[in-house]
Amino acid sequence: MSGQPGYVIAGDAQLYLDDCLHILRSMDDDSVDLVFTSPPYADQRKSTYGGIHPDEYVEWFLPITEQLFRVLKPTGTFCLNIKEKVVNGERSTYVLELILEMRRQGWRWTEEFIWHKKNCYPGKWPNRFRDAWERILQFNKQKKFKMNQEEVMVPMGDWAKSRLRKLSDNDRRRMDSSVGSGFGKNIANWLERDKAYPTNVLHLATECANKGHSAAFPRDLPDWFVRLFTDEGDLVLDPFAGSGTTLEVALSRNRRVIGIEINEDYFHLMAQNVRSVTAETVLL
Amino acid sequence: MSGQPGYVIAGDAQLYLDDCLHILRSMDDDSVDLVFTSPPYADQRKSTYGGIHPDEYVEWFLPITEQLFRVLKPTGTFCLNIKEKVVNGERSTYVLELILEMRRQGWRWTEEFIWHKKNCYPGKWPNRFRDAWERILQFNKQKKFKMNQEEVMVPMGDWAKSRLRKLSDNDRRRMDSSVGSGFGKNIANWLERDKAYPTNVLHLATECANKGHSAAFPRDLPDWFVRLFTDEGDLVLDPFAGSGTTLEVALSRNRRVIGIEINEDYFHLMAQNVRSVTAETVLL
DNA sequence: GTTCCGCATGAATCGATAG
DNA sequence: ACTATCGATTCATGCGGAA
Repeated sequence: MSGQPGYVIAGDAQLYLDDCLHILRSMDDDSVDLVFTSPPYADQRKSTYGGIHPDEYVEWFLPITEQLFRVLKPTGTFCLNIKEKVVNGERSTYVLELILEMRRQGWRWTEEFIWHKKNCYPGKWPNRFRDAWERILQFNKQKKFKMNQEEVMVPMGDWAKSRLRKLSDNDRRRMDSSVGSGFGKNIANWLERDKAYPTNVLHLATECANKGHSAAFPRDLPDWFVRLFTDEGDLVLDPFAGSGTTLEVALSRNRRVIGIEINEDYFHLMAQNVRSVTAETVLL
Repeated sequence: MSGQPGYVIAGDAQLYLDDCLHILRSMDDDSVDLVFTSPPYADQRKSTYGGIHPDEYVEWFLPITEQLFRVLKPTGTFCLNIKEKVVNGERSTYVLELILEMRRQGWRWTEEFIWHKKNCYPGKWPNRFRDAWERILQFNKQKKFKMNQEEVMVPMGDWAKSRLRKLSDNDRRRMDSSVGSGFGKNIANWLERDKAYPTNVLHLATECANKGHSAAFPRDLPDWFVRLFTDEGDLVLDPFAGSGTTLEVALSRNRRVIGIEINEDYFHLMAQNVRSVTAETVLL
């Protein structure tokens, strides 16, 4: 049985133990609302399991992004969590090359979010500091896509308190000039506000790796993007599901999920984690 | 006189009113310790003064980076503050292309720092959040370069101390493998410290523009890199000096500076600002 | 002297309108 | 169709005056 493909279908979750390219090719066009994934990072050690050499990374990944493009809905979004490794004292360029090549496939590089990892451990190297950030690249098929900005609003700074008390003359002037007849609407925009829209810099602490499996990203990271880019009932895909954090989070938010993982140990771990958030019984 | 090249030499400052390519070509090889600059960002408007169209940006910049490579000392560093604009709802790719092309010129892309702008420009759009970060790209000629890490250490938060103290054996082992060279054994060294090395994420608010002159970036930004990559007496070059913030900061730190600015108004502003930090009289 | 509060000001981006 | 201009939107910061 070891290493053989398998699958689990339970409730809103489809889990596959297989190479993601194989499963992706069997999926329908325009069927996925959000792809959120953290692919295996490039690795210089050629023989490492799952490690792809930096020089071959783009070549390896492009057939996958091609399939992701096909299965994603026109209004869907592809979020790619990635960071280039240091090779011989220099940042590798495979992420840059990947973005350029993906645009040739038709992807639009809409935005680059920064995940600022606040609590990384101290460390020291002679010619570089600790790496405290990763990229979340946002790709889309169209200029217009689904985005629920209100779902991820953050508490507003202190200045809001005084602002709520009395709008400044300057604000009134700006509102008057904009509306003219019926400015009440604009004032309402401000009066009840205690939250602001976020920026493209995300401050999330890395979660401690406690449960034996290596620390993936914090649950808040996929959660933020799931809320932002999907509605309830939408379909979320993670082609490199690992321990299934993205799937767990998406299921908790009442989204449907498809998870693919090629490593058998991770697959079983993922199935176990997913089972903990699904009401239905999962047959393994 | 308007638009004519000119220059000011006073004390440790050389200021040139000219196209930077022209001045750079007259400079000696291997003479500069640090280049810190924020070139004009790409601009879609074709006829705007100083604006370079995104499609022509790389082509325009490469001859300049070629000269910077020549005049930089082998142990020197080139810090480039840049951020791609949104064009037609999509991030432009000229920064990515620039990095790839500069590597062909011989540059090593050592690191990418993130400048997190806490107070970024406000606004709301249907498909995008506010842009709150810029890149500080670090380029070098060699694998080994001058870096004074101790100059930029930051106070260690209490969380760090308590966290280090609580490290389990398992955590120490993991840190050893990730950090390398038996870090876990030296935990005691860290516990005694009250300062930590920074990360590659810089948190700085843009300085407010209230009193007439507004700086594009906060003084702390060039100050951080000047302290990190140069010693006293070293030579700092800014080929797009603008209002001269980088030069001012470097002079205050007792570095020598060369500033080049093509715009006459900015040149005079720069000369004025530089004069305020130099003991010697500046003749204009 | 502190603290509080009003205020202008941004390395922005989108959509509509006009040439 | 393609490009230039304009108005609307939004919020953290430091200064200066008021309490």
